[in-house]
Amino acid sequence: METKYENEAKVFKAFCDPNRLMILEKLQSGEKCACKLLEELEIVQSTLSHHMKILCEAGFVNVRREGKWMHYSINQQGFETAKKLIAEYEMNQ
Amino acid sequence: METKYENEAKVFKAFCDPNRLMILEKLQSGEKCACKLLEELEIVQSTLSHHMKILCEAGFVNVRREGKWMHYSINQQGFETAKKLIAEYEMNQ
DNA sequence: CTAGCATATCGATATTGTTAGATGAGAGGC
DNA sequence: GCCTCTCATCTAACAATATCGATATGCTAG
Repeated sequence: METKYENEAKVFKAFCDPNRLMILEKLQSGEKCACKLLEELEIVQSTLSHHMKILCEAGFVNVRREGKWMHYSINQQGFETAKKLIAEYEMNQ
Repeated sequence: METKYENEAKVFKAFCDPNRLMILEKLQSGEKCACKLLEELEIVQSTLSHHMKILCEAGFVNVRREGKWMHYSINQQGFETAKKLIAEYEMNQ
């Protein structure tokens, strides 16, 4: 069984890698294909796939398949959840 | 030289450990001594010291020395900064 | 100054995370 | 069907982090 703290830590782990922060920034301007992200970042395809999985599972990114292509976009709800979580750890005063 | 992304990732790393989340929760009710935190958590003293250093350096916790004792408390400014950072990675629309 | 307690740092080890190459699965074109 | 393109998964190497015991440092009381 996983504790509340372990689950919440997972949410923040998504923000703990420079490559993932770069990916989120690239998605700010709107939905992007994986191949487009690959062009813009200096990582190989398997590495991108790994990071996208983490971002999606943490709820910060949405995926949409279109034929062979995967399109990624920001999931605003995930960001709201993260901000709420942080607020919960702030002082209760 | 560290990139913007590496520095920002460091802020979130403070939230990435279940023990650190527990510590933050214990501090919600107000300032606490290290010895009090040690009683409440199932970790040894050197481990606590390690986590407190990370929380302080990330700006989420304030320290106050009183004789031999260290007193820790939530630093609300750090939380504001983290929330702002998250908001910056949200979609610009 | 010395003894004793609270905390920090060090060193060793275990665990977890990142990365890239190799391989596999699914989709589309021929 | 067969080939090719896109993306996911597996594996192994390496890096970073967490943990604890041992030791050092810092403070206070006497």
